[in-house]
Amino acid sequence: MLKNVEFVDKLRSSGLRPTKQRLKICEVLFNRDKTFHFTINDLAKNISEKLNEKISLATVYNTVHAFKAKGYLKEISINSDRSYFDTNTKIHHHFFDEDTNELIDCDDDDIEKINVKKNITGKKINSVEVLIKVASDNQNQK
Amino acid sequence: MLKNVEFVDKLRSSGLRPTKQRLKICEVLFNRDKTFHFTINDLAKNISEKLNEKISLATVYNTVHAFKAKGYLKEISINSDRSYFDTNTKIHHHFFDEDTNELIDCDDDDIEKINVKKNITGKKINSVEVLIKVASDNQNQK
DNA sequence: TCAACAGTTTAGAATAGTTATAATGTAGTT
DNA sequence: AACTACATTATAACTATTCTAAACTGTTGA
Ligand SMILES: [Mn+2]
Ligand SMILES: [Mn+2]
Ligand SMILES: [Zn+2]
Ligand SMILES: [Zn+2]
Repeated sequence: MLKNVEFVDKLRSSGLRPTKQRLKICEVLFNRDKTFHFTINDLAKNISEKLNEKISLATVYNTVHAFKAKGYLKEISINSDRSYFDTNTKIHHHFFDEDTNELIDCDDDDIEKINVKKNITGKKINSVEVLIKVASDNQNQK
Repeated sequence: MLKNVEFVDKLRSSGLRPTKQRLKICEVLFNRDKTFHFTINDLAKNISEKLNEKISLATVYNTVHAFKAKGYLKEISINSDRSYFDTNTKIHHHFFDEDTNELIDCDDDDIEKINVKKNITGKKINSVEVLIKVASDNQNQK
């Protein structure tokens, strides 16, 4: 739950000018209790419909990429036809609901620490993340 | 290492007509010792360059999707801008080399069995897969 | 054997998410 | 206020993928 002034600082301290558009996007993304997942389309719709603001789609893309580059967002690929972004930038696991296409964060203590026994020579491990695909329990699971 | 006749049977038994194009694609994909990962583009290039055959790109897409629907291929999303396919259709884990964009299968016994303690009500778990991102060990890791 | 039909291939058009362009606008600095 | 670098914008371009509809082919059964 940050205030506008804090976003201004945050942006400036990472070398990004605190423009109206970026501050508005900060509000939408970071002025919340919980982290969440979104697509660029979700975000653009959210801004134009609910907030009645006009931010160019190009700016939404630019901003999301800038925030990702600064480590304020993380990109997640579950489905090749659209990119998901995550305001939770830590390494963490997900449930993916195949019925609704919804991503759900998995608490660290919901999965025991993963022990990777193999390693690739000359390479270091940057992340180990689990994806758990779930779907409706009843008969008609596609 | 299947022979042509076996592919004919395999296709027919899954309700797919054994056409020249499908048989050629079967050869490329399944006539090997090891499973592997590819993109549609890789596959199309492979066919046109190395095998000097002319299969329409639309047919390559159609066939890969048909094979996926029949369970002969699995789609993997690591990167939102292109889809990877896997001739290993079992549930399994991957290393992803961020330097080369290469996917590497992880043997089952390289990772201890994953214990998921949480579950989503009304949903059943279809798969639990781990993605391990690796990159060059030295100074310049982007 | 062969006509008929459903399934398949194909080139090319269409689509959709994303990125590039280049003109206009704005924040920060002097 | 003037300058400059950075940012926004509309729109064009790009690219992976899907769609279309016409031509072709495998299969069936008379
Ligand atoms: Mn794309
Ligand atoms: Mn696309
Ligand atoms: Zn998440
Ligand atoms: Zn694999």
